[in-house]
Amino acid sequence: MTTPLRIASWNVNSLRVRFEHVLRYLEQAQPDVLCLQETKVEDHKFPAEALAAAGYPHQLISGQKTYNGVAILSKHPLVDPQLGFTVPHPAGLDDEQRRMVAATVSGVRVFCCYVPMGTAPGHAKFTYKLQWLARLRGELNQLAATEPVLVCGDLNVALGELDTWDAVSTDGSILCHPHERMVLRKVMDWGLHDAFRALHPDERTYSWWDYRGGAYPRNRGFRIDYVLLSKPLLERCVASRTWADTRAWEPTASDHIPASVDLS
DNA sequence: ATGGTAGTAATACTA
Repeated sequence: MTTPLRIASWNVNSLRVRFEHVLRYLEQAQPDVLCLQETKVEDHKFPAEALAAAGYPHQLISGQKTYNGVAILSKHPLVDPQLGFTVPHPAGLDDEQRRMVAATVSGVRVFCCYVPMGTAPGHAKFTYKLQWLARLRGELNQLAATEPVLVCGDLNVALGELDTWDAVSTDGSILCHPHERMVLRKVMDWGLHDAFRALHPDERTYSWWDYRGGAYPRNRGFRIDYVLLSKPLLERCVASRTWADTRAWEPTASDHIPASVDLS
C-alpha cells in the first residue's frame, strides 16, 4: 500500500491574477501534479520560484502573452517533456497557440490540454477546435492504449446531458454541438475513459460557470474540464472529483474549478 | 432577452 497519486487540472484564467488561489488550492488538495490552463503569462514571467518554494519544483511551462498558456507543476520529476504536438500539422502550418504540454510523471504520461473554445458552431475558430481535437487524436495514435496515459484539461466540450445545466436549451450551441462531441468521442475512442463519469455515472456536476448573466448564482454550469484515463489507469483510479468551493473564493475566482483523480 | 463579466492591454479581442 502506498499513498495514491493525485493529479489535478485547473483552468485558472490568468496565473498571475489567480496566484494566491493556486497556492491555496495546492495547500488544501496537495496534488502530486497540477496541470494549469490559461496561464496567460510569458515563460520569463512565470512565478517559478514561488511555486517551487510551495513544494512544486518540477515545472513544464509553455506560455505566451495575453492568451492561452499551459503548465504542469509537480512534486515529482517530469520526464520526457513535450511542448505541443510532435506530429506535424496536417497542412504544414505552425500553431503558435500554446495549448498543450506533456510529460511522464511516476510512469504516467500526462497531457495537459487547453482545447480551443471555438466561439460558435460554424465559426472559423470552431473549425480550428475540431482540427485541434483531431490532431490530439493523431498524437495519441503514436502511443499504445495499454500504456498509462492521462489526458486532462479544459476540453471545452460538455459530453452528455448530465454535463450541462439544461440539455435542451444548450443542445447545438457551443460546448454542446454534435460535431464537437463526436470529435472528442473520437479522441476517447483511442482508449480513454472519462474518470469522473466512470466513477459517478449519474452525478450532475459542473466545472465551469460563465462570468456573464449570473450563471454561477443560477447554477447554469457545464462540465468541460476532464481527466481522461487509459484503461490501465482507470483500473487504478480510486477517486475522481471536482473542487467546487474554489468558484466562490475571493477575490474573483477563475470561472473554472479544478478536477482531479487519485491513482492507486 | 445575441445581453451579460473578466483578463489583457490600450480599444478591442477572447472567453
